[in-house]
Amino acid sequence: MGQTLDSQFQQLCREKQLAVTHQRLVVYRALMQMCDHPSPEQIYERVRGELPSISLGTVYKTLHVFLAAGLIREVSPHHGSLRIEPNAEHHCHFFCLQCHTITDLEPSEVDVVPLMNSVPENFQVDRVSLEVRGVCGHCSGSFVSADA
Amino acid sequence: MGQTLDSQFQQLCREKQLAVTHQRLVVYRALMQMCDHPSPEQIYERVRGELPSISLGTVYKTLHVFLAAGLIREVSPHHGSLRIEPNAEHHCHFFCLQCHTITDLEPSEVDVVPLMNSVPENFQVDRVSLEVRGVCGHCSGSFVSADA
DNA sequence: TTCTGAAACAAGAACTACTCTCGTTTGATA
DNA sequence: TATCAAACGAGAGTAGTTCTTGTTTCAGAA
Ligand SMILES: [Mn+2]
Ligand SMILES: [Mn+2]
Ligand SMILES: [Zn+2]
Ligand SMILES: [Zn+2]
Repeated sequence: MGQTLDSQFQQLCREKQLAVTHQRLVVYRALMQMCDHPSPEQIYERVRGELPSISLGTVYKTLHVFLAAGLIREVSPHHGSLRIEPNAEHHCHFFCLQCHTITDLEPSEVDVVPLMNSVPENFQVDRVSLEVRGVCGHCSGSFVSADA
Repeated sequence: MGQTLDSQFQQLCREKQLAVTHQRLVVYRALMQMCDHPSPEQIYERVRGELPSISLGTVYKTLHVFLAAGLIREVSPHHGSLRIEPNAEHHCHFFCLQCHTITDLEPSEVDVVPLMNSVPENFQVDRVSLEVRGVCGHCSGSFVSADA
């Protein structure tokens, strides 16, 4: 089982042109065995059990390499800082992955009842959040003319 | 204009049982004039133009007071720390506002086409993110029995 | 298999965003 | 106007993350 996971990782590294290092393999194995949504610190703690000499910096760097290669995803938009919404109107947002600006979207009619029904009954819902992530017009180098 | 904003703020403070301090008034005016989604640091910079002696700590504290009172909202969920998603399956998440755990939700059929259509044409969409925020079963003190 | 240069590594300093502590000032109530 | 709890400013402290530097390791060439 561990063998197939290891060879699967080596295959992935060949595809993505990544060097297969011992540290990356151990981090990958740990990630594939963690069933929740771990923080870098939690991954570091787990990996240290198997490889006590690994540094936290290497864990961060490895995670960024894996994210860039698409081996894993991040679940937290991770803007790094609190952002305030002074506008009380109900609206959705577009988050630019490059410049981190947040753009208001025009109101749209999305039926979120199926999503609400997927929440366990003993959970208390505060609100549903719909957002779109991508690259904004400014960062993608294209602009709409004022009358478009 | 400034007068009505000031008296509106005093009204809000009376309703929410908040002391009306000069610092809070200046922060409130700044917020209501900022049309994007400012960070605490940006708010601090702006407010310092009018009130150079204000401290960054006061800006943070004031924002938390305003958030708790519902005068403003925050637009960035989970800006605290990076969280990894090792699970490649498509699914949505529940974010607990108290313990910050992230729970996978059962797949549900939500039609996001109207939301996609609200994105300006020169923006590049990476992905749409649907999530629910609230209090998880553990934090709300209720548990479902195993056979519920 | 051995050699070699580039990439990855560990250690720890540095940095950013945020919170806490404490002595002083201020605003709401009497 | 007097009182005192609440709010403030200054700055130390903390958590999460990135950067720097010298050493080690990996992948391709010999
Ligand atoms: Mn907005
Ligand atoms: Mn998940
Ligand atoms: Zn952008
Ligand atoms: Zn919780």
